[in-house]
Amino acid sequence: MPETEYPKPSVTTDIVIFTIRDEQLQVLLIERGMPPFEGDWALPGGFVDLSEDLTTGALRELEEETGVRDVYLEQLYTFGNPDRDPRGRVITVAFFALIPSERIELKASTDARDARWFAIDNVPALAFDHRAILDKARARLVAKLNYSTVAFQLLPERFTLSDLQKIYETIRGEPMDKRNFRKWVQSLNVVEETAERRSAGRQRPAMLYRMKNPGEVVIVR
Amino acid sequence: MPETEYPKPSVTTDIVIFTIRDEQLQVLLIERGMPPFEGDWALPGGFVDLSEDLTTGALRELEEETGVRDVYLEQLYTFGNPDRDPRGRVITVAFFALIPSERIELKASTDARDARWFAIDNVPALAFDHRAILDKARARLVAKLNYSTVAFQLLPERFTLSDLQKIYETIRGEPMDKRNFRKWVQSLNVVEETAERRSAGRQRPAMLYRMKNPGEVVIVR
DNA sequence: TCTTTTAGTGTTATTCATACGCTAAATGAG
DNA sequence: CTCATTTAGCGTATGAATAACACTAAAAGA
Repeated sequence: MPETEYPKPSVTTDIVIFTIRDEQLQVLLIERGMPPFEGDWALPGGFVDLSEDLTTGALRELEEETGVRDVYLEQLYTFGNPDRDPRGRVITVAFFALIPSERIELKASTDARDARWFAIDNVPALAFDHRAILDKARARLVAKLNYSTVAFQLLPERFTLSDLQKIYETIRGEPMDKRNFRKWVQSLNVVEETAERRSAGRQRPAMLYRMKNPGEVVIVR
Repeated sequence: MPETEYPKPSVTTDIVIFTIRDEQLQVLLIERGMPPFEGDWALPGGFVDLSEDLTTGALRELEEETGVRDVYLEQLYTFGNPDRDPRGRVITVAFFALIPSERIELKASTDARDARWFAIDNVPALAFDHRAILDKARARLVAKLNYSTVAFQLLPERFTLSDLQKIYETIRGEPMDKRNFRKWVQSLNVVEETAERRSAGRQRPAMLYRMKNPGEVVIVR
């Protein structure tokens, strides 16, 4: 049976792009400029190019929307409910991405549509099943905090240990013990001191660190 | 932009079906009856029906191949390398399933093609990128042993704690301490004693247990 | 110089994971 | 019938990882 015997679904990729802004976990949404769900907010995404790997396509979308390259991107889940899209059968391969706060100024530069960051707890109603996708991405992120260094991908190149702790507290929504956190980070052996310190206002300046292997995410425990 | 502007890939589901037979972790493979890769072994799977959810489709495939229903099924990963299929662009949503050893007699009853169980360490060369899919499924299974009760899905309805331990040892490929294992299982609070014991040969009979909630997989630790 | 603010550091208690050896109950052999 | 063999079933002690907890240091601004 040749493949052409089978009707084909459309296939898209959608990306949940997280960052930390204003001490909040935020997500990038696009205002839809056409039906269905015209005027609603949605996750950035698009149809897969037939010559392109899924991950490559997602990276391309990501760069189109945010202007950034070389960010953390992970396949999340594939959503294929037959009536998730009123236009017909559309299967979407969802990804999630983490962008360091420093690199988000370039957002939506190449695209005419309205794109905005929303605090995760203040997201409007979303098109399609994008709320379910977002929820799943958030759950995955929270779960991974416990056993990997993914969250380090939200850091700028130079950072203090307090910066890093604040990221964890922001995503978890609860404070952590400073001494235990610092001991844990040091034990991972993935960051190193730089020669610099950061003076931010009228307080003791903090040591700046950098990652030993910036793109690397390690599984721990 | 209507969806019809975009060329569509074909979409399939493939399933890595695991069981324990002869104290080995085994996987069900199908001999391909047509090109490409005619005569090679491959994972069971098929094109997605446009009216069917991905998981539902995978369950249908699973029942067609093995005759079993109500088994553990989990979406694994979506493979979309543009040249993974010589016929053109075919994206596959891969699943993995766990079937209790007792229920596998019915295998391949409804399908004319040759279907066989292979020990995981004795799998022949596979069609397409199915070797990569299989490897990923196995890695996922091994990882989940540590923090969930998935492996309990390989048990018959009544089982001894030694049966369960043997499953863990078979998948991990290394022995475990009997007392610690039993303490761990008891602490999970997901199994209960039955009134029966099993006498198997010339040794002390073992207490038979059952799961409190047979289909349930809990995340632990 | 004094107040405010964040940075930075060790020790103890608790919890969890690991290591380890003997008795019990059945069967089959002699 | 008793003895040997085989698997079932159980508790404690040690080490490792995690969690709780409070003060001093350095800078800036008043």
